[in-house]
Amino acid sequence: MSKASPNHFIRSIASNDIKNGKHEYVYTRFPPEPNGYLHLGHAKSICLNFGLAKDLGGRCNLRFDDTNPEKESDEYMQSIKDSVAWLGFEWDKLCYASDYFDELYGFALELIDKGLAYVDDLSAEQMREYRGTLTEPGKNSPNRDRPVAENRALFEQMRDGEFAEGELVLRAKIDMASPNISMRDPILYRIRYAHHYRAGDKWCIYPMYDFTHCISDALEGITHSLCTLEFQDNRALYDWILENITLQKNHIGEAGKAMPRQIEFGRSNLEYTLASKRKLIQLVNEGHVNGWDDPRLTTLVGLRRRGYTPASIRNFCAEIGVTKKDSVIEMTVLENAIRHDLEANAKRAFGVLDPLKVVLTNYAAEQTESFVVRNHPKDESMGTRELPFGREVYIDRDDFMLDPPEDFFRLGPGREVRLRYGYAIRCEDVIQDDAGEVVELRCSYDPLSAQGKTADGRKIKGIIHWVSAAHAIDAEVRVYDRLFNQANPGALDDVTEALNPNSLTVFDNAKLEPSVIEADPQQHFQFERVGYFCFDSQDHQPAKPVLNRTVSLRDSWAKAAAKG
RNA sequence: UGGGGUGUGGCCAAGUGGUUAAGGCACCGGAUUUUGAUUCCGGCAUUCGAAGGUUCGAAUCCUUCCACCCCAGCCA
Repeated sequence: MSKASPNHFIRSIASNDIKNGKHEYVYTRFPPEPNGYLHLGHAKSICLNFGLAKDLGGRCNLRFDDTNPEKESDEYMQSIKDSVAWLGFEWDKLCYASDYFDELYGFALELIDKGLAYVDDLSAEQMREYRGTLTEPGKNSPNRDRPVAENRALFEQMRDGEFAEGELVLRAKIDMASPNISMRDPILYRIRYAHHYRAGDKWCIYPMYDFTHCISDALEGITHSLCTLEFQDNRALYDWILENITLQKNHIGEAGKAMPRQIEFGRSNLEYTLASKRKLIQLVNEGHVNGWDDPRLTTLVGLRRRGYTPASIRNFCAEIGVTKKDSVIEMTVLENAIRHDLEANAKRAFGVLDPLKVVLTNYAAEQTESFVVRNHPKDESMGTRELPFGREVYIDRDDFMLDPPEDFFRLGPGREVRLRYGYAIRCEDVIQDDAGEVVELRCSYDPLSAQGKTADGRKIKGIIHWVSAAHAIDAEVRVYDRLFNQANPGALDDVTEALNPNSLTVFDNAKLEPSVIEADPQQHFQFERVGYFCFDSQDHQPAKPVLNRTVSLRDSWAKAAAKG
C-alpha cells in the first residue's frame, strides 16, 4: 500500500496557508544536530518535512543545527547526509546554523541595543536558584539592568575571548515571573573554548538552540518549522525572538510573506527498540551490538544493512501518521512495510539455513539435470533461472520430523513431499548418529512427478525448498530477532537488563542455490518459504558469502504450532 | 499543587453537530495456491477517558472530573 500522502493536521495548515495567500509555497527544513546517527524517529521527521514540501510543490532544506561544538562532528554530519539521500529525498539547500554565526551575533547586538538582552555573571548554580521552580516565580538577576553600553562592551569581550567558560552569558530580558520557564530570561549565548567541526576556532561564544533555530528558519525563508512536542513551550520564545529583531525582506524569504510558524507533532516509538542516543552509545561502546549499523538497531544505517529499503521506511512513516500524540508502534507495522515491498520486488531463490542431507537412492549417481524456474511467481518480467538438481540435496532441518503430527505437511518417515519445482520424494530411511541426531535421509523419488503433476493423479500437499548438494554454495546467514525482550527498554535505567540473548543466530553452514552468488550484491532475495535476505554490506565477500535475514515470511504454521 | 499538551477497538489513525464511527497493522474464520508465502472474501468499537448538560440529533458544543506526557541544561 504505497500510501498517497495521507492528510494530517500539519498538511491541512500548510495547504490552507497557501490557499489563503499567507505564503506562496511551503518551505520546510529537516534540522538534525550532527551529534549521532539518524534513526527511525528521524525518518518520520524527514518524511514529514521533505514529503510535505514535495507534495505541496514547495521546498525543503537540510540544515545542520550545529551550535554545540563539543558534541558534533563531521563524521555524524556526513552520515546524516547519506541517510537522508538514501531515504530518497533531495534537499533544496544544504545549510548549517554555523554559517549564520556572524548574522546571529549581529542580532544579539540588536537585542542588546534595544535593551532586550543583558550580560549576566551569575554562576550556573545561582542562575538555577534565581530561575524559580515550576510553581514559584523566579527573581531578577542583579545584572538585569546593566546599561546597554556595558552589555555591549561585555558581549564583545566575551566574543574576543576575554572571559573564561561559564563566567558570563548573554540572556534575553523577558520575564522572570513567567509561568513558562522558557521565558524566564533564557540564555542566548554561552562561552565555549571548543573547536567547531566547521567554524574551526573562529568563535569562543556559541548561540543557544532557541536563539539560533528561529533565526535560521527566518533567514532561509522557512514557512513551517516542524518539530516534536517537547518544544511546545519553546514556541513562545521562538516567536518573541523573531518579533524583536529586524529581519530584512529577503530574510523572510522569497516564499514567505510572513514569519515562520513552529508546529509541533508527536514522536513515534517502536516497540522493543531504543531511540535514545545516550543508551545507543552504551550498547555500541560496551559491545552489545556491532556498531551503529548493527542490523538489530533501528538506526537508518542499521536498517539499511538489515535489508530495509527506502520505500519500505517511507511507507512505514506514511502508515503511522502525524498527530499531536506520542505513539508506540508495534513491530509488525514495520515488518509489514518491508514484506510488502519485498514481496513485490525481491527475486525468489532457494536457501537452506540448517541443512539436512537427503540422498535419492533411485536417482543415478552421475546424473544431474536442471529446472527452469521463475524468479517471481507473479511477475514474469523478473525472468527465469536454472536450478540444478542431482542425487543429493539439502533440505531444511525444520522440514523433517521423526514423529510428525498429522497436520505437519512436510517430511517424516514414510511420508511424501514435493521438492518445489522438482520431484516428489518419499522418506524411506532415516540415518541417525550415536546421539540419535538425524544426519541423513534416504528417499526415493518419483520420476513421473515433474511439472507439479503425478502420474496417478495423487495430491501432494507438502512442498519444500531444497538445494542440490553438488552445486550448493556455502554461506553464513545471520538471523535476527528483537534486540530487547521488553517493549519499552528505554524506560529502564540499565537497558542491558532487557537485552534478548537470542537476538542474533548465525547459520554458518547455510547452503544456497548457485544463482544467488551471481547476483548484484545490492539485491534483495526471498528465499522461498523462509524469508527475505540481503548480502551483508560489511562482511560479505564472493568467496565467503554473508547474508542477513531482513525479515521472515509470515508463518501461520509456526504460529499455530506455538499456540499448541 | 504553575504553564504547555494529549485522551476514538490490542497498536496506529480518519472523523471538525445529522443515515449502520474510514483505513492500516494485529487477530479470527473461509477460498485460491508447486512458497503453510502472496492474493481474495468475510468477521472484528450500540461506542469515541469519565460524569453531567445543551440539542430533534454530539466522538464532534458546554461544565466538572480523571489519566498520561513535556518544561526548572551555560543540550537540542
